[in-house]
This record gives sequence, C-alpha cells and structure tokens, in this order.
Amino acid sequence: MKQRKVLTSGEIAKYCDVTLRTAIRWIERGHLKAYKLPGRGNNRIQVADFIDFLKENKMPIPEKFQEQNTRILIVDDDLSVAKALSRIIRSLGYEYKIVTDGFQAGLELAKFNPQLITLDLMMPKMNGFEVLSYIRQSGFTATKVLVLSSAGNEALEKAKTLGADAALDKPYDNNEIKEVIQRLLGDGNSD
Amino acid sequence: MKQRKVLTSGEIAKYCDVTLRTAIRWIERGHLKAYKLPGRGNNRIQVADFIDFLKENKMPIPEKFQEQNTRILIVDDDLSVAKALSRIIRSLGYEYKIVTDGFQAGLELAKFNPQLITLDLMMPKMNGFEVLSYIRQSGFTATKVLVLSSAGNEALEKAKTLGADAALDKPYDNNEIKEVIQRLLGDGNSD
DNA sequence: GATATAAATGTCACAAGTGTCACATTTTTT
DNA sequence: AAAAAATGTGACACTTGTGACATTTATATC
Repeated sequence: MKQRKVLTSGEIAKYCDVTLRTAIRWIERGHLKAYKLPGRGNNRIQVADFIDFLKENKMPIPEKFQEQNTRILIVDDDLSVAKALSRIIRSLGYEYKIVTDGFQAGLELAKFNPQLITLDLMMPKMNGFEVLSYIRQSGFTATKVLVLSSAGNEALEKAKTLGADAALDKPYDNNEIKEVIQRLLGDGNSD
Repeated sequence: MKQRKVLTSGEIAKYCDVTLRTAIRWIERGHLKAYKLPGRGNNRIQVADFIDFLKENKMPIPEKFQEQNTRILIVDDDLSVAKALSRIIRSLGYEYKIVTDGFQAGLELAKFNPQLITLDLMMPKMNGFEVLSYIRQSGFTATKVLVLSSAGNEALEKAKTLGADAALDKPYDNNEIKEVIQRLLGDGNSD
C-alpha cells in the first residue's frame, strides 16, 4: 500500500465527512494548515498537520492515521524480571521492547516511542528517579510511566510526585499489573 | 548517502507527492527552473532551484535538503570537563549539547541527532565501551564518534575496534582536538 | 421557550489543474 | 552491448478552487 505523506483537500473532506468546499474554508481560515501547489493553488495537507487539526478539534482520527500498535518499553537491568514482564505484556497483545541500561532506555524512548514505560527504580548503574525526571523534562508528557520497585511505599510515592503515572510494589500480582497497564493505556486514548 | 546536486523530474514528483506529469508541467510553465538534456530533452533540476521553488510556494522542504547546523553531542559525567570541551566546540561554530549520563546520551543521540559524539570512556555509572557498541548496533552508522579517555592506549585501541572514528588521550591538546573534530565532520560531507 | 441574528456548511456550475494510461525514447545499470 | 528502469508526451478522465446563493447550526436576546 502506498502510504502518502500528503493529503488533498478532497481527501480531507472525505475523512471528515464534509464537503470539499468546507474543507477548503477550514484551510482559508487557518484552522487547518496547508500549502498550495504552484499550478492553480491546489491545496496539500501534511498528515501530521491533519492529525494536529483533528486533535485540536477533538475530532475522531481515521484508522488509517492511527498510530501503529501500542508499544511498551520495559526498563529493567534484570533480564529475567524483564522477560517475565514481557510475557504478561505479550499476552495482552501489545508490542514491547526490553532494555537493560540507561543508554538503551533513552535511545529507545526516542526511537521506539512507546506509549508506556515500565521502570525499575532500583538499578545499580542507573537511577530510576533521575530517569523519571528526565523523561518528564524531555517533553515526553504523553508517555505513561509505570514504576515497579521493591523499595517500599515511600519510594513509590516519591516516584509519583516525580511524574510516574502509577507505581507498583515488587513482587507484583499478575492480574493487578495487567489492570494497571490497561488502565494507563486506556486513559491515553480518551483525551 | 549519495547527495546529488541535480534532480530529475521524477524525483521532484516524489518529493512533492505529485505525478511525474505534473512535475513536468510545472517546468513547462516556468514555475520550476530546469534545463534539458540533449537527448530527448529529459529535465534536470538543480537542488538550489528546487529549494527556491519550494520556498517560493511555501511548500515543505524535505529533510534531505534542510540545511541544518552541525550538531555535536558531548557525553561526559564530569560537567567541568564537558564545559571546557563545549567552549572549544563553540569556538568552531558548531551547535552542541552536553549530557552527563547514559540515559540522556541515548535520548539525545536519537532526538538531537548529532553528526558527532564525543564520548568519555571512564564514567562511573556508564560503560563507554558499551555505549559505543550500542551506537553502532542501533544503526547510527553516519554518526562520528570521538572517544576521549585517560585510560591508556590499549583502551583507545579497543574503542577504535568497537567503532570509534577517533580516540584521543586525556588531557588533550586544544589544537589537536579541533583538528580531529573538523576532520571527522569534513569526512561526513564529502561523499 | 421562542425568535432574531450571525456564522458555518451544503449545493451548483464552470474553468483550470492534476491523475492515468499507453507507448516511444532516453538513461542507467548489469 | 544488452537489459532494466526512468522519462516525455498526448489524449482523456477526474479532481479541485471559486463565486453565488440556499440551508443549517449556533448564540444571543427577549
């Protein structure tokens, strides 16, 4: 399938179930960003701009433009713990990636662009709290963070104040973590 | 990547997400400057003319043709060392960013997308060798890596085998490092 | 709750730009 | 030198931009 990066005013009209005339008016009035072809000035809209427009107006986003699978990044220096968690995540049908150190975590946060990160607080070579703050400082505000730790309630509370969306004690209950993951990802959709 | 100076009408069509036929019509009508090959008159467009055309019509400019500052990422857990290095880099006119741990390094490698990374091998919470391998494994093949370390020649050699483009002893000579940086960045341009 | 007013959207027709197709020819690659 | 890929061209179908006007929707006012 040919995935184009640019849409015409007519396509916008169809996606929004509106007349061509109306789509053009949106562009004229600056609601929808577009540029004109040199010929007669036919409009072209970049997909990213279209999605911004849809979000701005809380309009439904057509499936074609829905972001891909839900992706979860598992950050844990203990590979066996990470793999156990990955089995749960796979059973929920989400895509995932495991990283075991800070560098990979940062790299994959940007490259893999997950909707959710599970973060172990107690790692020898990486400070979970710092990672948490960086994530929030770096503009990944939409990325949900689920903190997992055996460091006690105080640490979990601190994590929440630093921006964690949820925090669970280790060892965790499988059903409980499933619930939390689905809740966090669900919240992301309904905004 | 091969950076050509001249484009064909078909390439214009792809970049603008338009039919070949349309791109040719733009040329015919004088919107887009081009010249013809002697054969049957196949069109060739100079990149500069294409960019003028895009700007003229306020069309988005493909990333490939964006002029971006040269960016350097400084990875060193010792902020004072990093700042000293940043002064040198600034004097050379490059843009830079300083990170002091692995997580930030990974994040900025992907987000800042630097042409060059200066990497300290000896960091308490981060293994420079591992970072080096990850960079190469992660497909950042075009990113030059300059290793800085006081760990001795053996470590520097090891770094080179792991993919470092250059390695310098600490403390380094200011003029020497300037030379190396410019050499590494120069190589990248001349395809 | 009903009415008045303004703003947005739909409809229609026409002119002009763009897409599609087939084919000959040129460029590029092997 | 031969094969593969890309290009230019013409004819024709389809889409788009525009203006004018009818209709619907939202907001304010009584």
